Amino acid sequence: MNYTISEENYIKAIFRLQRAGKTVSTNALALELETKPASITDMLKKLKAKKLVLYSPYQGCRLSSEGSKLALSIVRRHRLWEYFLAEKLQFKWDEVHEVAEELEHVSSKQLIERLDAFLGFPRFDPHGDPIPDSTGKITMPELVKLITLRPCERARVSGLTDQSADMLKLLKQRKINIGTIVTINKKFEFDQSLEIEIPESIPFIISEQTAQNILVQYEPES
Amino acid sequence: MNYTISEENYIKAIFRLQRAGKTVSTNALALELETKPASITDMLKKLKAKKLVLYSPYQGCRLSSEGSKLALSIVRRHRLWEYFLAEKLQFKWDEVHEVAEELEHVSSKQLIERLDAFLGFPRFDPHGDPIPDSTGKITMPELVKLITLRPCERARVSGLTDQSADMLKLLKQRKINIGTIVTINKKFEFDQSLEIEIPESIPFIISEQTAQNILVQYEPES
DNA sequence: AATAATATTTAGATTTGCCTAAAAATAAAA
DNA sequence: TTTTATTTTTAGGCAAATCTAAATATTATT
Ligand SMILES: [Mn+2]
Ligand SMILES: [Mn+2]
Ligand SMILES: [Mn+2]
Ligand SMILES: [Mn+2]
Repeated sequence: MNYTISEENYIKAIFRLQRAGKTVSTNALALELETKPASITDMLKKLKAKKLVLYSPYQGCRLSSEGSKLALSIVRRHRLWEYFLAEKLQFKWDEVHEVAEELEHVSSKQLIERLDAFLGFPRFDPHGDPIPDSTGKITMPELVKLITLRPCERARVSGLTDQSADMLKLLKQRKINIGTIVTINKKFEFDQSLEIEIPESIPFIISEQTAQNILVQYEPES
Repeated sequence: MNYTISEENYIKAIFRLQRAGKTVSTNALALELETKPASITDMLKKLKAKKLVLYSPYQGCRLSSEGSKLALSIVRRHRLWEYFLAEKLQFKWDEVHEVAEELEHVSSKQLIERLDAFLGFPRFDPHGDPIPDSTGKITMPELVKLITLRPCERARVSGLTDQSADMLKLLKQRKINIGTIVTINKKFEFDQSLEIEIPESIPFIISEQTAQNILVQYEPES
C-alpha cells in the first residue's frame, strides 16, 4: 500500500515513456531516470514482485492496472502541488516542477483531497497539463469541447466536431480559426451561452451549439 | 548542506530531548526514535563526522551550533506546515502533526519563505508552540509580554513583571488573574494601547504600560 | 573496593538502491 | 546465415540505515 520515493519515481517514469500500450525498454528508462541499465533491471524485478509492472526479461516493461492507478495518483499530487506553488505562493511556471518533485511523495490521501478542495478543484497545472481527479480520471486535453471550459480559462482552437458549411461560415465571420486563442469571459447558465474574447477584438457571445462544436486545447497563462 | 530524512529526524529528536545544555543519552534517543541503541551509536558517529553533534563514546551527545541551526530550521518547517494544514486545509489540531512529519523534509528554502509569507508570518503553530523565524530566532512562549501579541491572538495570563500593589489593584478591578484567557481585539498604534476581551465581560482597553507588565503564554484556538 | 546491574559500543548481518565489469541475449549488418 | 553491434541481464560490491548478539564501560549496591 505504501511505496518508496524510488519506486514512485520509477512508476512515474514508465508512465511518461509508455505510449499506446507499447512496451518501455530498459535503456530508455535508464536514460529517463539518469541511472544505469543494471539498476533498472534490479528495480523492475522488485516492481514486478509487487505487481506494479508487467515485465519479462529482454521484453521491456509496462504498467499493470495497479501500476497505472499509482502513476495517476502521483501525477495528481505533482500537478496539484505545481498549481498551489504557482497560484498561492507566486512561483513562476518554470520554478514549480523541482519543488513539486519532492512534495509529490508526501502520501497522505487526506492532504491531497483537502488541497484539491482548497485550490478549487483546478483541472490544469501551470504548464497546461490536466490534473487527474481523485478517482484517477484524466481529461486528455487534445479533445476538449469549448463548452466545458470555465470563466477565465484560455484555450487554443484545434478542431471541429461538425464541419458543415454553415458552421464554417459562422466561424469565419467571428474570425475564429484553428490556432486562435480564446478566453472565456462569462458563462450564462440559462442557455449555456458563452461570452468569449479573441485577440484584437471586443468580447462577443457564442451559443451553446457553437461551443459544443469547437474543440480546443487548454492553454496556460503566459 | 543537504541532509537525509533520517539525519533530520535524529537532529530533531536530540533538539527535543536536550534541555539546558545537558547531554542526551543514547538510550533516551533510542526510546524517542523507536529504534535500538546500537543504531543510535552508528548514527551519532556519522553526525559527529558531519559536525552536527558533539559526541564522545559513553558521554552522550548534544547539538553543535550548526546542529542547532539545522534543528531550528526543521522545527520551523514542521510548524509552518502544521499552521498551513490547520488554517488553510481545515485539519483538526490533532491531525496535523503526522502529515507535517513528512512535509518538513521538503527542503526548498524558497518554498518555506514563501509559505511563511502566504500564511502571514504566523508565530505559533496550532498547538501554541512558537515558530522560529527565517534566521532561527524563536520566541519562547513562557515569557511573552501581552504587548507583543497581535489582533485575534489568544493567550493565558501567566505572570507579571512588576508586582506592585497598584498593578495588582488595577488587574483585580479588570478581573484579570493568572490563568485568565485574553483575546486581543485591536491594537492602537498611536499609543500602543490594546482593546482586549476576557470571558464573560465586554471588551475594554488597557494601556501600553499595563500590557508591558503582563506576561502571557500563547493559547491555540480550541 | 568488589560485585552486580545498567548503559553503551562493537561485530557481524540484512535490506534497499545504486554501481562496474563481464556474460548472455537480441537485433542489425555483411 | 554468419558475424558484428547493441541491449539487457547477471555477478559481485558499496554505502546508508537498520537489526541481534556479544563485548565492554559506567554506575550503583553491597
Ligand atoms: Mn512538473
Ligand atoms: Mn506540470
Ligand atoms: Mn508537530
Ligand atoms: Mn506542533
